[in-house]
Amino acid sequence: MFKSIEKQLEVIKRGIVDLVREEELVEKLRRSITTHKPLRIKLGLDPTAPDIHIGNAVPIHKLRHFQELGHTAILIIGDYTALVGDPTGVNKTRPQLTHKEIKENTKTYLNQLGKILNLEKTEIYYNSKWFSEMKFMDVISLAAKMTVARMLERDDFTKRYNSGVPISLHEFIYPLMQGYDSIMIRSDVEIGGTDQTFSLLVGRDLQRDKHMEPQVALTTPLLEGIDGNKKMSKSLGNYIGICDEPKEIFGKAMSIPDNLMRKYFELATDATLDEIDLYLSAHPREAKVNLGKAIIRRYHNEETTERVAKEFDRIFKERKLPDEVPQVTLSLEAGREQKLWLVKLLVLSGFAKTNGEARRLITQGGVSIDDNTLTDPSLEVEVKAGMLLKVGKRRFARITINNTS
RNA sequence: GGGGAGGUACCCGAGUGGCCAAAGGGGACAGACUGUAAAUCUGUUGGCGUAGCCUUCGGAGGUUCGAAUCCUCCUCUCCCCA
Repeated sequence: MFKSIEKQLEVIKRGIVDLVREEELVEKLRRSITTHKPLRIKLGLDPTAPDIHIGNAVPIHKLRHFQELGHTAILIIGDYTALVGDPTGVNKTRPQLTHKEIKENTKTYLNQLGKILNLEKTEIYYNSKWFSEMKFMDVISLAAKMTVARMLERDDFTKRYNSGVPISLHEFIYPLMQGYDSIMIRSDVEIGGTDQTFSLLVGRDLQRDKHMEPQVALTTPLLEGIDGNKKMSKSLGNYIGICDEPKEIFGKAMSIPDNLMRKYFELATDATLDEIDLYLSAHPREAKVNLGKAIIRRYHNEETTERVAKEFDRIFKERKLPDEVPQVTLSLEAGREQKLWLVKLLVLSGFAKTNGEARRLITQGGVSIDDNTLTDPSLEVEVKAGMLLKVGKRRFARITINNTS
């Protein structure tokens, strides 16, 4: 029922950074084959940002690989750890979430996870199940397993400490909690981004302490955001969400820096390494088109994928209009001469938040109506149904009018 | 418990009585060039129908013709000593 160790390793090791330790994994695989028992593969999720993007989807896809190999995928919804807030990779204390927020986030999360995992075959645990029942004494004994020196070894803490950014005591508890999860669900392997390395290793220590066989720590690379600079994250707005509109995904993919293409191919698409080499040997723009398609293909069907790519060409290569221009409906008094201050028009149609912003866009030549660029911020325009408003290079709206009497 | 240093716009950070809607950088937005890439150049970046006015510099009071800047109290953070 299981594939050979070699075949499994090939899948498992695709696109990862580290495996601690590989020998132990081989041993676990061997045992699972002879005993016909699947391995228990753990992935912890922090229900803080309810939108999954192709960056934090990387470890989820890795979990899926294990699932496809016949192992047991286990999701830990960190509803209790979210009360702490993962200190990893951030240079400040995360806000603690309320129960209500966590509940809502979790719901959205599970919906999205279904796009990647087979949830019917996935064990899902909420870690509040065990943490909410702990006594203070239990917390103390857990905390006793960790030393301050060891905590401070962590890069992010060291940096914060040295630069005088506050570290709250409870943040030290986070990795311990994550490790404790591993004990509770008896994980054989835990998957996490490289920023999770420390926590994954703590899990090993805690399991050993309980005389369990330590889990294997598997780390996946962190994906840079579409700005090509910082780690992809929702709060930085540099992400491609797996629930984004396909055309959004494509557009965002087209705007990533060239040197990131290989990484995106490897981590965010199902393309084989050979296919990737082939794609990348073409002109960078062609390569990127294929990248955009490949990302969409993971979450949408082929027809959608092709349609989106064609539409993109029409807009940006041939400089024509998209198939569907968003409609903006304005309410105007019927029967009057329908003139509207251009600045107001931009605000009303949602292209600018304030009059000042609208003025700026106009002055800088970013606004056109029916292909005529308008640069006078004091201009009154006659509003006609069906006229085309364009702001910047990529924002369009077709005006419709709703007459009020 | 004692001593010291701080909190400035989306972020970092200068400014220590009027020339301050507040330097500089980053980011973001717009324009040029392009492949919605990178690099580069230009402009904008509190609000207001904008040569003017209104509200901002942790919070609340106060001094002053005038306060981000001086004083008092409060609050949050960092560092050192114990």
